[in-house]
Amino acid sequence: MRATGVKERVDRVAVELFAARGIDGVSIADIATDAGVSQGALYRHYRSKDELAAQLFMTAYRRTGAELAAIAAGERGFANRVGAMIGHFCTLYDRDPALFRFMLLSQHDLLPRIDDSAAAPVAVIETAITEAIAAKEIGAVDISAAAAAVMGIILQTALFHLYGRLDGPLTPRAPALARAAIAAVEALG
Amino acid sequence: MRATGVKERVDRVAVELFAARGIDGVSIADIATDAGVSQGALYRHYRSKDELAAQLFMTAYRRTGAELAAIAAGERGFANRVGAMIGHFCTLYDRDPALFRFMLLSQHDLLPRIDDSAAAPVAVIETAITEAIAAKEIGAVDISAAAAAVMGIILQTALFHLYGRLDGPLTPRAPALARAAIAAVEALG
Amino acid sequence: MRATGVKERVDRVAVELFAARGIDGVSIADIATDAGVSQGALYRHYRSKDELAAQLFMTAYRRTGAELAAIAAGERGFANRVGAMIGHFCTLYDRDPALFRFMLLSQHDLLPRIDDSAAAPVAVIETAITEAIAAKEIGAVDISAAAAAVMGIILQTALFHLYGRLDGPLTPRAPALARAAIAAVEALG
Amino acid sequence: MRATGVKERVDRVAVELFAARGIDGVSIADIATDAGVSQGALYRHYRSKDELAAQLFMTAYRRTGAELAAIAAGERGFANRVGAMIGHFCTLYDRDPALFRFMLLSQHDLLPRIDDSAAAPVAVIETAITEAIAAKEIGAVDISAAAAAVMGIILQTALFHLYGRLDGPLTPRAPALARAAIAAVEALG
DNA sequence: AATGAATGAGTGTTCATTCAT
DNA sequence: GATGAATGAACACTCATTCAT
Repeated sequence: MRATGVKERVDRVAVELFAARGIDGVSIADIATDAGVSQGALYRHYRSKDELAAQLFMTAYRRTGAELAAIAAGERGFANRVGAMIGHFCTLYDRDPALFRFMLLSQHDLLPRIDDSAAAPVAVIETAITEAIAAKEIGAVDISAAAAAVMGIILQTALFHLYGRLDGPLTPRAPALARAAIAAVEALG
Repeated sequence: MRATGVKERVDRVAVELFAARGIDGVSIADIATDAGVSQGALYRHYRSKDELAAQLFMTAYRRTGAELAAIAAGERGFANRVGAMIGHFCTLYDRDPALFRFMLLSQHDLLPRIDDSAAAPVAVIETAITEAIAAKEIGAVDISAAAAAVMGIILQTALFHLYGRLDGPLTPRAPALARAAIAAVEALG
Repeated sequence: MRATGVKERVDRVAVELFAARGIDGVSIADIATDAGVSQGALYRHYRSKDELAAQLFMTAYRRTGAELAAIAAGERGFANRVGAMIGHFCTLYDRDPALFRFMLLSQHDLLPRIDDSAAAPVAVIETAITEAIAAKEIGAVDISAAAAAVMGIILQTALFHLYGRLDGPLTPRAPALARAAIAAVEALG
Repeated sequence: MRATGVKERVDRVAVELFAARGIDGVSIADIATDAGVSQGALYRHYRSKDELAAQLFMTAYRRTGAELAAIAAGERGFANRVGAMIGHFCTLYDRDPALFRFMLLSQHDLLPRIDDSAAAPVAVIETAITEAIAAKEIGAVDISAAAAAVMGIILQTALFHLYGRLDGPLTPRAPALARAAIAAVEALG
């Protein structure tokens, strides 16, 4: 059988399988079978399984970073920015939980390879915090510690949802999460 | 080679290697070599590599849960309990970052196997929140969402430390983290 | 990409790559890329990689045999014939060392397939020896053994040149090689 | 089935298969099957197929060089030395034609890796020629060219035997080959 | 006629597990 | 009881060949 749109199908299937079983838990044969293509066809688009995983991760990671940066740039005031960013995280999760889970699972393996740290989501959050301090919207805090709190609140919430501890879409929770994140940052000072 | 304390050496080495390279990145040969035992000897203590990893994880997971439960039981008031629990997390991290990292990395693979969810750290935190609501120390909140915020703040902070975004021991940060966690929970309501 | 002289380019590139890395060390993709044609286009001229290699080898092998036969026919006397043939070998080597190397490397794989042994260079040499014996120019010798000596002297010299043990063009060495070959044949008797 | 003497069987089978079909023409599966061991067992003795081939080649190559050196050292006079060395080559061929063929086939791939050129058979022959010139037993000749002639005569003879152009053991031919080699060297001057 | 994406059998290699010693 | 060689089922990857466009 001759197949078409190989890359799209492979990308989708790979994210889904990687999210479900981890990168090491998925073989090239698994991906090829689920995508309905031969194993060899996969290597026309990616030089190795490693590159496939890294590519998928980096693309999503950088896109998320860029989207967050655009969102932050479009808002005035710390509260609005955090609210918008957390809202975006919730949207991303609701739209594609598999991709979100893939990124959460794989960050430990794949993040160390990314040098371009300016494009990282965490950098956008740190920038927002830095500017809020400069504008005296919040007191002085350890920037990274504050970013950890913000990210921890949203990511662990997503994780709880993945594990079935929380139900329903995340987006309706965004306002509460944003309030919690802001309160946490202020309390850290 | 002396066979004394084989299990202890294997356990220690396995945690360290699993933390550094992930479970799939470590072979039985690696563990046996580093522990100074034969591969065969390893199977005297664990039926499989899987069981080794699961055993290590579950032991640490349940011990942590039990310790948190004891600590929570020894404190009165929500703030004191959260402070004590977060202090304990920081102590665990500072005492054995490899074990902490192993648990963070492996939870996605190994947590689903644990049925005994009563012994989980998260259950202790949920109980503390439930009791705080019952005692009207805090307003009504989604218990799991609040627990997610508390765990997210401490775990993501630990992760930032592992990635080099934060320096120094975590214990001195415990009070600030506790304030942040409590503020986050209150803001969630 | 211009499709003019596809076969010529493919043939040239294939000889060069086969000589440098061996037949198994060269992929169809390598040849197609270096020749500036698509992989599919290659199959318009050769049914398989095997046939490509065999065709290249046989063509050169038979042409060499024919040239040697013509040269031998144009000379009178054993010494003159051997001298002319060895001179021709040296010319072939100097003109196209890659082709020579390809033939030396591939003979073990490809010679067994050639049935038409009358056209072989070795047959021409054997004929020259046979006729020299008949004309009583040299004493009786084992024809094949004598041909082995003659070919061994020229081919091993070429090999030494390929390996960098000998420098400069081979042609100036032809007279000495011819003397050596004749002396060897006579001494064999 | 648990097997024993794995390395010996693997070595023997590998030489035989490599000689018959070339290194690239033989798979690890072929070797393992013929040796009656699992593929994995092979990797306990050799880190890779490459290392297996290189090891087999280098061992035989160096041993041959050492034997030739010992033989040359035990003889006085160029003629005696060449005679003894060529006799040894014939013995090696008769004793183990597969090993001889393996070495002839693989030299192009594997020789370039050997740095220790002092131990090479060719070096021993060159030394013998150098000393013969110094002792004025023969006239001045290009050492390498002379060595090429000597090796060409014996190796091409062996090759002709492998291809069925010559019959019977090689050892009885040794004296004639030695005379031819010496005559060739002298004629080169 | 030419392209190059897709195929699928085959490759070398790894590794958790077993078991004779 | 302890060892480590042997197993065998994976695995990621390559490549000659085919064929829809």
